[in-house]
Amino acid sequence: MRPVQRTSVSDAIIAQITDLIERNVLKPGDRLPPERELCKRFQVGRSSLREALRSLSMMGLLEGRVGEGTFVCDKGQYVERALQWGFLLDRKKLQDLSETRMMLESQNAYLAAERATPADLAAMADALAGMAEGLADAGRFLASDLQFHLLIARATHNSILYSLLETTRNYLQEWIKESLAEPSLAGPRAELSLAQHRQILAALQRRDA
Amino acid sequence: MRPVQRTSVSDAIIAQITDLIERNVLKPGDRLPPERELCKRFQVGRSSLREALRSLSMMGLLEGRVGEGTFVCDKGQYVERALQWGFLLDRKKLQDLSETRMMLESQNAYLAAERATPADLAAMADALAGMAEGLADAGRFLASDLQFHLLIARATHNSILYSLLETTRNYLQEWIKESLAEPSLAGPRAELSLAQHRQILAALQRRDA
DNA sequence: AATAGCTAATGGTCTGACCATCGGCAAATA
DNA sequence: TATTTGCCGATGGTCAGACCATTAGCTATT
Repeated sequence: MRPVQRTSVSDAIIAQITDLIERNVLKPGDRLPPERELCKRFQVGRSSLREALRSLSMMGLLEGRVGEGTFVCDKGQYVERALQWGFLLDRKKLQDLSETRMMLESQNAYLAAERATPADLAAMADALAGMAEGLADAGRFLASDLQFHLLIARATHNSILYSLLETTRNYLQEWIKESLAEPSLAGPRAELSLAQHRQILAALQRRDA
Repeated sequence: MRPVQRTSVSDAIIAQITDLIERNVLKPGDRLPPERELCKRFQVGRSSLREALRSLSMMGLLEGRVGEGTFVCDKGQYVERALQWGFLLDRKKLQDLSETRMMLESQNAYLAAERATPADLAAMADALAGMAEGLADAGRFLASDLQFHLLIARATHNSILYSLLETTRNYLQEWIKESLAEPSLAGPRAELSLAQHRQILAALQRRDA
């Protein structure tokens, strides 16, 4: 004898809907039938149905808009959304996160050197220009800085690596901002940073991994 | 004028409970008050409360047991749980995932070489012994193989890196199993794999990153 | 001392109702 | 005719109450 499988109604609904999204039967942007009709189709109560929809919304799969309906979220940013939640409770481990980020960035740069398209490189050059123009404007400087790193990740053409870096970056951005905002070092550090970024771009351009 | 902030009841409850868990007021294993009492405390209906609890359960933070109560999950596996959901919908991108895994493993090995404790190395040796004994038993071989790689990740003493590798490994395990299970290559490949793993362990032991 | 049966507590589910919001339509207005 | 205003239905969000299945712990029987 084996322990009998106890399945929850909400879980079954979640499984069905995720499956539909996975198989692309429900495409991003699509609108689901109204809750009351889903109840009839699934033959469940609205409570159970809503618990399922709520969980899926929480994970970034669905989005409910009052008076309009429930929609499948458009971007494939499930990984980011999920990671966001995962990191939320590991917030204390900034050290680990910082280390992970550094690892991701160096490896991303390695892959980007091999795969970056001219368009990728041009976008990076634009971001560098933004950094140069923002030498006196910390906010703009940091925004262009972030964009530059994200462009490197995008140039790997590996969506998972990009998602991972984007999420870790987002969580560390506050810390980075504080670190660079120290007034005594802001000017020199920003220029040094810009010079280093230029070296990185130059290396990418000559495919030096 | 700015868009007015519209906050959902469930979201507010989720925020409060996550905050309690974050601040360690609710410790893993703790039991929450009964739902009906939480309703009174939060001054909300049971539907909204349950939608919140359900979402938190789906993310691996809580666990509801009929007749007993709702408990805070004990393991800090939030990242894994979240990633699991994230990858569920990117299943198609096996190539990207495989690449990410390879990157993680090589970098993990680098860090492990610098940080592995004698206990870590001993555990790896045990796993290698298991692989050797399982040369004729594909199942056992693969289990020990997986354990070896996870031990390397654990030896980095970076919980995030470990979580990332564990999740990607789990998702690729099926593929790895098929790849190694080809009968014509099973024997030689397994022995080759074992030899390579021994080299890795040797390198780790002499701290050769 | 061990077992069987009972009871209360609890999460899981269903139903019906009401509210706030949104889109669209029609009537009123300039 | 073009624009605005007001209304109405649809829809997600919330609430309250009820019932069910399961669990733990107690009690009485054997």
